Amino acid sequence: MNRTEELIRALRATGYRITPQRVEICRALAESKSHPSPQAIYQKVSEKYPGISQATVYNTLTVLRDLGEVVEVGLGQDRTHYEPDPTPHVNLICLRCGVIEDLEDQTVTALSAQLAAAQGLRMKAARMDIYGFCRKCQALPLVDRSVRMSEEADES
Amino acid sequence: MNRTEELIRALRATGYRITPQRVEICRALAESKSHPSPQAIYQKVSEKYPGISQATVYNTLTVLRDLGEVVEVGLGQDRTHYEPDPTPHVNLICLRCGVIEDLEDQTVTALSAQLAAAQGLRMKAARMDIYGFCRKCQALPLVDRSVRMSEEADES
DNA sequence: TTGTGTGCAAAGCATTTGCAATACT
DNA sequence: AGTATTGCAAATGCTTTGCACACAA
Repeated sequence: MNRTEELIRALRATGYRITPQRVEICRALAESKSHPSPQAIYQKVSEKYPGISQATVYNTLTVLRDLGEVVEVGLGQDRTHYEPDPTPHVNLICLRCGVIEDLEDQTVTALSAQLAAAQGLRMKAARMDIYGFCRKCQALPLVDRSVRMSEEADES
Repeated sequence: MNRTEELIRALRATGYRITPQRVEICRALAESKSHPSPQAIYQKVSEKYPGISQATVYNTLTVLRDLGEVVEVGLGQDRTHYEPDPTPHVNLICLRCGVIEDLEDQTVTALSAQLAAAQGLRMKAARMDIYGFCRKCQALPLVDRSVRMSEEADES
């Protein structure tokens, strides 16, 4: 079973109706390789389903978030993003240029499961965010305001 | 040296001017026990410094964020919040009721330092977020939409 | 003295909401 | 058939911006 079907199944299992819009939104999430914003999802879904409204996108994202299928994250800048992959992993985030590096790490996976269990939390997702300055940005003077955050480059 | 002074020092060290407004904002951050929103900071500072503008609060928070002294986080719902404490720690977040439980954990501290070093990232802060359903919310039917997120209860 | 920082008020936008029409189940 | 969901458009607020004045260095 692929991720798209998993998401749809999660909706059905909790009594939510399966509409073509929701299917497309789930597909867009499942196919995304990074951390799409609601706007990005809206654009992607619009291709296959023109006329969909932003409200529907927001609505579905909220539902999926409440179910714990996707996680809403603020990655240190600009807008809301959604993490479509609940697998525990590490984000290394540069506070200067905004570059995000994804990492898999077995220790994080094990540790999150262990901590959640210890507190009686039924874990749906986990992430570890490490903020700092990447190699490139360490070389720049801190007062230099000319360096600006890189723009959104998301999508599937 | 307390946290307030640390923040002020960080500003001075990078050539930013020390204004009474900024001092109060630093103090509000340092005294905060949780994850204050810009609005919460604004309100707190307003007590000691009536007439301060929101623009100033946002401006200073942005500066501190760019310096890596505070971290902007989206904890799964509502608005932007700032983490004034860069010490690596764990947030256990209930997707249902929004309750956030803070945890110290030595493994997380060590692991974050190790991963950052391995990638050449000069770490300023780190956190591990674990999302799931808390004991209380596990008992409730998932489709029950009557449960709403708890409201902001931040402050010093 | 110089240029950064502030306050004010308007602008910009992401997100939410109300309601009638639509379409899952 | 009954009700959740959709689309539309207006409303809501958070956040940003432009500009003239104030003040830290």
